[in-house]
Amino acid sequence: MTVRVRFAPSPTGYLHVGGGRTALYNWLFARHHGGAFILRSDDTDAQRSTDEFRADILDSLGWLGIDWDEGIEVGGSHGTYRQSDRFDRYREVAEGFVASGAAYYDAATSDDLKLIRDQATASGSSPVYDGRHQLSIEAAQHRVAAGDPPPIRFAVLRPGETRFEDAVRGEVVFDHANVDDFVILRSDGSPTYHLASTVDDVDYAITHVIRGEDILSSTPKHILITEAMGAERPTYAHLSLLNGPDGKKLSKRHGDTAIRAYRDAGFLPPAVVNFLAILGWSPGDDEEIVSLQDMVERFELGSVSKNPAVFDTTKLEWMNGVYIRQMSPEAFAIELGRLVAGDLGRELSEAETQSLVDLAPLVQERAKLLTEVAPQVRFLFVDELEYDRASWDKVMATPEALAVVEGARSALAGSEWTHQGVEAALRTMLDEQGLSARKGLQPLRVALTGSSVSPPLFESIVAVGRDRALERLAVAKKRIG
RNA sequence: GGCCCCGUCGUCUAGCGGCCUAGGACGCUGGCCUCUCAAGCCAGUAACGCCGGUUCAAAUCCGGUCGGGGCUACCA
Repeated sequence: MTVRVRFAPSPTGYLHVGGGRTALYNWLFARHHGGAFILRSDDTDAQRSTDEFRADILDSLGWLGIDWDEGIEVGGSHGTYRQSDRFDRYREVAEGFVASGAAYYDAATSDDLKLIRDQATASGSSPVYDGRHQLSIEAAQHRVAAGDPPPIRFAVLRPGETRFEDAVRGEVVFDHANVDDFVILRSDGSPTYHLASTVDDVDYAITHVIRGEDILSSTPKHILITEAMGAERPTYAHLSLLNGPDGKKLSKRHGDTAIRAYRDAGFLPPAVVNFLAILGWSPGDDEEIVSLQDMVERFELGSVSKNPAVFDTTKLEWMNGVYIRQMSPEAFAIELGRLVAGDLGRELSEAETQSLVDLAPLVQERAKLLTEVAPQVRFLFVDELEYDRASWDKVMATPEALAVVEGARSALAGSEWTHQGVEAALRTMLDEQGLSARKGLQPLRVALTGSSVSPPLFESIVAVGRDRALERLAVAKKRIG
């Protein structure tokens, strides 16, 4: 039997990191087994589903590099893969259940339900609706004719129990005394999640349902529906949820949870993928930087951890730096050029591009985020330098600042304009003044780049060019004096 | 309240009864390198929630307890 898994987000929000991880694990599982990964849109909630979210989910998956073999956009042999297009099918199944006695039309009002809940709470038992207000077919037809159609509920057999072997959690048992007769078709004729999702899993021949732990308690309902359809149940695997640093369920409160926020913040897709993969799954050895190919080879549901993970981006930032350093110098230079152009709001000239390419490797080995990189080389492309206030105050107030800036002007005026030439000229000047490089170079760094933190100085000076370098030293001297 | 899941360093995890004086990674601290910041290298810091039981032996098995999370909708 070939493996078929699906990721079935509902477009009621941006694709968040938890959803991204679920998608990734499904994808990894499918690729590992040479099976099919299917992308479905669980959009039965017409009120909250939007096109913006539909687009974001597609964009974010694409950005992560997760592709799918069947599903929305790419098609396949199961229709549109959008639940909103399959309401007739769900109704057909629900009505079939009524005919076979597996489900019934129900007349319970919200007051009836509330009473049952209150009584259950008071007596310390489970708040379970048991079908005491179910309608006969005739009575239901009357209500339909009267324009007040009743919902259809699934009749859970009690006493009874549903047990299954969860691929990550092991055996899980639910006593039917705690599973109530749930609505499968709403009074407006639309299916609930339980029905639509399960019917799709059966119709699309899904073999493994890998999803968040938040649906673990709904699983008996899904198994019951599956069996009522006369189908074989899939293997279920419930992934633990992601928590915020305070241990509570991850939410907006904890900062960015949308995948797109990480793209915007300057993270690389492979870094995010690697981080998400490691968050709750262990590749088996002590190495945490894992290539996609290795992930596919080693991924198993058995090595997915059961306990919830805190989504802490500290390690992600480190990992992103690793991936940035892993880029080829050429690829990084191109990316840097793009970022700088965006930062400046204009295209770069050929000469500018060349100086950027020269400096790019030095920026690359320092970067953690793509977004921090353009500001670091901005000094190369502006006519007038903006000085970082704290840097200036700290460095230019020192006694050696003025002397060094002046000394550098004459030293650089006659030096050979290469890294070695500039370095030799400045070191000689420093020697003459009896200053260490450590102290003597900082004023020059601020004078030439505007900040006490910059790419290595000699290379930066060369990239700035002699005329501008001398001009900046003159400006700095004036400012000091 | 009821049901279900989970509980190893601050964080992510390895560990499947003896190899555990509990390993790795990130972070943090210190050092080396050094023109700043990074990177790199080296060292250090720090955990089996608690109580019982089983066993010659328990982080590993069992029970309880405490703690956290999820579900408890005609949301998904």
